[in-house]
Amino acid sequence: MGESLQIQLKKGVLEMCVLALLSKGDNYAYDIAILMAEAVGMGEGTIYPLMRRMQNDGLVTTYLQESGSGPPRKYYKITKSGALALKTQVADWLAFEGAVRKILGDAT
Amino acid sequence: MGESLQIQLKKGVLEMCVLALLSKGDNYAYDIAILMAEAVGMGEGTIYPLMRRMQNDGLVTTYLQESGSGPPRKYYKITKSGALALKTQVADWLAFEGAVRKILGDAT
DNA sequence: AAATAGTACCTTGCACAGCAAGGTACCGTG
DNA sequence: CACGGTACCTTGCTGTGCAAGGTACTATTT
Repeated sequence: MGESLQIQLKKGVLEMCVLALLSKGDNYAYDIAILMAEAVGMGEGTIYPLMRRMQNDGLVTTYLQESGSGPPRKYYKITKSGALALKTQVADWLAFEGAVRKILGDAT
Repeated sequence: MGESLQIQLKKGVLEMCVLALLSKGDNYAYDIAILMAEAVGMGEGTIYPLMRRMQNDGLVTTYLQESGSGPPRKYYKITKSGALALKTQVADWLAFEGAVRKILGDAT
């Protein structure tokens, strides 16, 4: 993937992606980070501040669970407020994506 | 449009959009700002630093032209390097968009 | 002629989020 | 018992969009 574009363009979409992942089932930060790294090149250092922010905003709750292979995992569970936020964000994303496509036009 | 999402998610895509606009014809910052404000909600304060950056990076060149209705306009013209950058950025954008869509899945 | 509104340029200070790099600690395997 | 993998986390940096403000030219209104 590209560099300067990707670095910037990812910003802000990550929360939506994490919410989408969590809407399919609880998960812990380290695993989310791996999934997101594959998909959109997110760095691990990004996930922990993001998850805390989301928790502070009431979008997710957490619970600990033993893993048997390393330290206990802190699982994140999406809240109703989080699910609602996801809905809004997806709508916004689609609108934005559409606007960009319109601008790009035949450059696509 | 949404708030916290939009604010962040715009980042980095603006350059690509401006390049795409310029690839259809020279234009000046104020008009670009208006177009981009309509399309993706970009503020005017964003365009001038962006255009300077792009000029410094050799993506665009400028020339002045009288307008008859206000101060002279500084037109921006996309360079070959700019056109190339646009191509790369569009490819990156499409890849990113696809990755996001995959993550969103049925949430769409 | 003076005030207003629109065009068009630009700058400054701020806030925020991703990143790289580093650090801690637990576990199983060699 | 050292090593590599898992899993947590923090710190400092950088870049970029934004809001707010500022300048100056032109045309319109009063």
